Amino acid sequence: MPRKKKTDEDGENIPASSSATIQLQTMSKTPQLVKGMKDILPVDQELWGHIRDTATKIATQYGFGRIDTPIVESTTLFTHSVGKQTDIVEKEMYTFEDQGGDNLTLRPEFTAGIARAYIEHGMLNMPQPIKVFTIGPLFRHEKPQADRYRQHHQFDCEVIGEANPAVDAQLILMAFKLYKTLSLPVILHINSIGCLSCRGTYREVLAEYYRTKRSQICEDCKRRLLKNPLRLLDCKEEQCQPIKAGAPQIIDYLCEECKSHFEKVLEFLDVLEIPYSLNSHLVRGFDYYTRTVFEFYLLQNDEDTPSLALGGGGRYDNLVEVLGGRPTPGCGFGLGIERIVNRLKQVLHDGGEIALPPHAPVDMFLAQLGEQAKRQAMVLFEDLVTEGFAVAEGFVKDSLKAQLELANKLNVRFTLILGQKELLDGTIIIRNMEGGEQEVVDIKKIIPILKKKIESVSEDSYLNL
RNA sequence: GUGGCCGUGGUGUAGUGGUAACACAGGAGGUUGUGGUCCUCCCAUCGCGAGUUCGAUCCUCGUCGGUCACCCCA
Repeated sequence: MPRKKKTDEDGENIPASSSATIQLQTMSKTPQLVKGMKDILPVDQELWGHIRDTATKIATQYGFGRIDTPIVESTTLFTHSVGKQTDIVEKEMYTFEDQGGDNLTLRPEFTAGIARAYIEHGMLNMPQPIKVFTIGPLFRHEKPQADRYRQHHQFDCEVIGEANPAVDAQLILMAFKLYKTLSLPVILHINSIGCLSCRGTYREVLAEYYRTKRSQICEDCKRRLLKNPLRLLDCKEEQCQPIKAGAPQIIDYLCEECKSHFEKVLEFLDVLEIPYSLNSHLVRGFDYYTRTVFEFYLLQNDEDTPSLALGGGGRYDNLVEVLGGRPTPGCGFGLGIERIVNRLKQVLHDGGEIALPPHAPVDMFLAQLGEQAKRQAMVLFEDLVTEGFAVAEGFVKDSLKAQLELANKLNVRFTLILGQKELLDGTIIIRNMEGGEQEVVDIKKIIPILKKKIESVSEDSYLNL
């Protein structure tokens, strides 16, 4: 294809044409992918589809129905649920004012939108709990790097309207099962951050403890101490580690109900044989979490490089109420699909194998020669497709050579050749691509003949197994 | 948002202060009736902009992008 000549100044200096020809306005800069965004190309769709299918299957098995909420929500939905002090709301939201003056935000997470839908559609009047899942894009304006994008996708499950610890455990089981089905070894990190009252008590104790060590902690932690003491436990600074290690643990400050809830969750996990690691430093970045919080990490065989979480979630017993609904408990998780995709790609890169469902092969190629034959072939192609054959064509090519080349690349078993001569005789050629032998058959009988051929082939391969 | 490293065609790599080599992929063709081999040809002004210079893809700065670490998360 000839390269278009670039015009100066985006074509602004092109003299007005005397004819009525429309002038192309060539862009001086080729548009680029917006920072932090990623195209999901056809080559990757098989992997993506596999993950989506597996996730959907598991969700369905556990009685979850799909929900799709809009990507755009009111900004206040997130500021009130996720919390104004959180990193996400403070600096990572794609927020804008639309033409009508509404303050909107591209969803940075799923739970708030789903809780909104729960309230708005009066789902409290349906049998509780409501169990829903979704898969879709989320937006966070972070500094992009590997495994971290500004638009990423999550598989998300939520159970709203039930406080029983069995829910927490079953959600964790589902996530665990998905990773397991995809052959990704993961370790669960779990903690309980209690309810509003016991967390409040703990926060005081923790802050008190840190205040005595103030001179020894890093600058960030001094800030955290004032703004959000729980985040102190998240610090990875070297100098803070010993202080962190000696810090009071929230487990010891849980109220009776919260403690019992957490114990029951762990008992379920034991019975279900889900490997977990109690992580008293796990807090998570959303304000709405209560009681159970958890994250999944890839189980590394070498040194446990604290990689990025593959997924996470927790309980949010106050969220619905905060958003103006009746007091309603809830629990859920989100798993990053890109992170799963990247792990699986790594497995493939390292020479491993991933059991992808076999993709349907193309059975045959329909080649034509000559204008008349091409017209007839287009009709025949429709018949073949309607009959359910996986058939490819090369109507944009005129030479038989080019078409056979295509057929070869597609790895088809047969190529049907319809030329002028066959058209006149009312026949068609079936070429076996493996050996190259050809037979001329009556075009009227082509469909039953092909059916027989395809059948016998699939029987053969069945026997070979 | 802060700091380090990086930026040559679709991909993976060469290379030099005087306008770029190789492999693969892709396209066209080797006289519109036959594929997987072979042959020929085509496909990059070296991310973008500015500066230094007689002249820069190679030097400097900026910018954009990628990547890694921090932050935090999926």
